[in-house]
Amino acid sequence: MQAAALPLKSKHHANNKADTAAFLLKQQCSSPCLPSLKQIHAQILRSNLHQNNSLASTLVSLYASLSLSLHAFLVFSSVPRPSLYLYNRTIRALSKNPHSLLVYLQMTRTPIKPDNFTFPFLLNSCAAIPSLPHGLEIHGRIVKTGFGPYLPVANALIDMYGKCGDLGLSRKVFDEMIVRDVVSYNALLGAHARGGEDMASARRVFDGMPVRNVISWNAMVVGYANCGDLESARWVFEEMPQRNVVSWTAMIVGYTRCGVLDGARALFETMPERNLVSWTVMINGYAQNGQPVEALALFRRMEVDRMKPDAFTMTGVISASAQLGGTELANSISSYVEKNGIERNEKVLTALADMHAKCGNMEEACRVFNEIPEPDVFSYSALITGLASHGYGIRALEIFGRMQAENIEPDHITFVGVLNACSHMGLINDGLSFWKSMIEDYKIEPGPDHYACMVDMLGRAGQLNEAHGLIKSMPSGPHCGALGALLAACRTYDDVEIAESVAEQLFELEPDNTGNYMLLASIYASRERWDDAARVREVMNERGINKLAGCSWIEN
DNA sequence: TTAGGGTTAG
Repeated sequence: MQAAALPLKSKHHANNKADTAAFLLKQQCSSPCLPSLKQIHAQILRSNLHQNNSLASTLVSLYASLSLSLHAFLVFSSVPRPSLYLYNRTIRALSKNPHSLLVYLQMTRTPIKPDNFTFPFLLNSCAAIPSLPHGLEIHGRIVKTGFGPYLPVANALIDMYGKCGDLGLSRKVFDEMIVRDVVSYNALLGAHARGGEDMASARRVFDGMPVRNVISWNAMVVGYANCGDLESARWVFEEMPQRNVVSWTAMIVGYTRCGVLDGARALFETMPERNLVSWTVMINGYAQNGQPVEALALFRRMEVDRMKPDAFTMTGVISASAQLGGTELANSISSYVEKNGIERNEKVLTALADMHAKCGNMEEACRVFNEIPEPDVFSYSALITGLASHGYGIRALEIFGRMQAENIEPDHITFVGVLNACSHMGLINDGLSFWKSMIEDYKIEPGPDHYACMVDMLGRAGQLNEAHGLIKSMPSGPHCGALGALLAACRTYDDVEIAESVAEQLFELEPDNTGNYMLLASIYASRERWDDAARVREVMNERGINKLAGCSWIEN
């Protein structure tokens, strides 16, 4: 921190400003810290040294190490004639996203030729997108330039093909290598294990390895966890000679994906060291499994452990807050994101829009949504479902139209919002035509939520028989949501016959839901069938359900 | 003259 405050005339007898800046930057390398880095950067700009290739290269690396790839790119852009070294550092800084390919493209328009350091990072970009065509293109350049035999280049090729889903080419590169090391084997193993579909092949690679390291074992844990075979994953985890924080975290991810939160938590509490990823997977595991209270409790505990959340962590935290609802919580999480400089990437913004929408703050939801440069199906769906469920049906359908104009394909969640909008506005014909389009144009199999929307829509319009018919046609059998909507409609339109049949099914599916009993009783009561109404209450008493228990959630 | 490649967890 002190280094940046030093004047550029430093005490180590630097003979010019460039040397001093280089010295200060080198001090930063051991533990980069943004505020002092920015100060040094500012001094470099003031001394007009920003065109210096060597200084720019170090700056690029430092910004990259703080995950600030945009800053890194801006430094690169200010150098008029970048050296090969600067190109390579910049390509590396951007290797987690597609932009490094653009930097490479720019380089090919200069006399500078790529070297063996250029390609591995470019291949990382292809893998990160992932884009097989780009990968093949880069592979072609590698062959032409003769860097194919370099171990890191070949290893990166194996990895790239694996991540782009072409196991055949991944294997081919591996087979054609004359010399292989443990990284080559791990890359091939990762290619087979990552998906988890073909653990038999992964196992063959693993068994055939001349040397294994902790990464090889971790890849097996990941593979078994990804195919839902927790037992084998745990077996490998127990068998491995050494474990690191990645091994523990991968095992936790396996448990959370299978919904075994207790197992995940037990590992989390016993692991020897925790890093940001471990905290994040545990928090997101709770959030994704509908346990928002646990997620937020853990998030608060992070602060005590002085662990700073990042964008990944916050998407889980925001989604937990969305599940809990409540404007106050939503606002406090929202300002936390702002105050702590959490990167407002697409996932964070989508989660924020969804949270505000679920809390009914549509103004804020729309404001955040407009911040998203290229909204995808998830961002659109969050906004559409939010608008629809808070009575802004017209707006919801408008946004749906915009989404279609943008050629973004709707998914099953989008249609829940669209159908819900139609249902709330009583737009039966539109609802029916969206339903048809969903099934025929988009090949989306309607799920329980879609049926519930349609039943609700038909029920509100008094088409109780059609609604009842729709429920009977559900391939997965009747569902509480749809049945509940129909029962409510029976109350409105006073249809005892359908109500009785629907209620009977509902009592079986959710025997503890007081609302259903009360609804049926009130339908009887409206017909002055007091005896039947009393009978329903008796059933409630027999089953030990009382009105208060069913209503207690209101107080929370 | 000097700097930098690849594999495992969100």
